[in-house]
Amino acid sequence: MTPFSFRLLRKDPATKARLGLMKTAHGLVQTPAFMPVGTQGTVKGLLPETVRGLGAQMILANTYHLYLRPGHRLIEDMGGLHRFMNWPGPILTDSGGFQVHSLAGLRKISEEGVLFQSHIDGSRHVLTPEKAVEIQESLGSDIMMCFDECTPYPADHDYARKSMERTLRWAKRCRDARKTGRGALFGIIQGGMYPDLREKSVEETVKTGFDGYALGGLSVGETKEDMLRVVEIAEPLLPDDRPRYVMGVGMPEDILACVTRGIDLFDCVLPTRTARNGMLFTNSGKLVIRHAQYRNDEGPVDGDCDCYTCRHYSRAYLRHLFMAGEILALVLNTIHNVRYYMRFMETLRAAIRSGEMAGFQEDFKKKRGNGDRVHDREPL
RNA sequence: GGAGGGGUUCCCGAGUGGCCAAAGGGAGCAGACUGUAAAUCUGCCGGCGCAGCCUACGGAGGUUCGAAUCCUCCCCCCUCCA
Repeated sequence: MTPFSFRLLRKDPATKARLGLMKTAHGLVQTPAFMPVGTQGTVKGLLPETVRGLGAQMILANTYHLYLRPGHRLIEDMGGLHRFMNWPGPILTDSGGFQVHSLAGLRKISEEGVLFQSHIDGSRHVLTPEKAVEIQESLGSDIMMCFDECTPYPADHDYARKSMERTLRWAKRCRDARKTGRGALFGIIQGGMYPDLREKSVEETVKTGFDGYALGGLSVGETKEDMLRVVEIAEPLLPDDRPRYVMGVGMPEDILACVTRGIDLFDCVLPTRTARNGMLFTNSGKLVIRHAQYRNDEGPVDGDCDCYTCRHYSRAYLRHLFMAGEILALVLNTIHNVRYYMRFMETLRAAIRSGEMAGFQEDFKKKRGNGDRVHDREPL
């Protein structure tokens, strides 16, 4: 009854990269795909039609934040999140599991759920698996995420195991809590950096049965090596016919590395947040627009880029706007970065379609120095 | 002409005998950012041969063991009176 399906269209002959098509209640998503993050019901700084125009197929919104403000009931009364925010396309909602991690100082975990103290006004709220599903259904989410605990890093084996097992129990509760059947539901695999825990988490989560599977608890401070190791452990155990989503990843090279390891879906605040902080992605690495060297640079941010910002504005002007604290700087930077990511994903899909993923990977490595197993904090 | 206030490191501005290369802003220069408590956060911000030295608080001189801080003269700015 869920208007959700995933079709695997093609597998790359040389790598594990997959080309797929996801069908949701609000439209199609070609995978591998990257979702810009719109936590509070907006991709910060951009009009929805701009987001769409940049090539975004699906965006991510957040259960915890929208529950606190303005409240999921209000959004439901206003016709659901799609209508409320004027985004007609697919929306995936994160469950609040990440806030268990990012707001660690403001919450308390129990078997029942998580007691949060609002970062907005200090009021207390309990998020349970059932509540998280209820909120997401009420928002009208196309893909809901199970309520989990994004395991901190580092975590010892004992903690990671307990956390993972609890997430497993919560996953079952989430599955059983669905009422409308309109949104798809993805399970989330945890287990820290421990192979045995990750394996168990995948097996049990798959056994529970979801429309798609996500790897959580990554890009929380671990090394790239650890991150990819976890992907390599989990991926072979995941069913071929369901989308695989690595949550919170990441830098373009991380996405590439995950795609060649069989991952279909990504989200990350990096393109939008760093844009607002003055960092721009380019084919030759990162560009910090406030740097003095761009003071009178007439060139575009990235000569290879087809975005509105690169077609119309010089680095000098963008630097000026940023240094002057102008809102337009944030908008233009965000347009560029989101377009950079979207085009990157388009290129990846094209490479898989034509069976040239391996070659693409090589070119990317050459261009970046070492595109795959990069060190931490490598420039792009 | 008279009375008062003031001149501090790129800018604003605190400091009124030693704890002062001098608070705090700003500007500037870098770094970070990975299921967004983020248009945020962090660092640097006189020079050098750098556990020390040199140059610096309008200028010149003086008092003092020691002066951005006290005294004298000079220059400049502001306010009020004539």
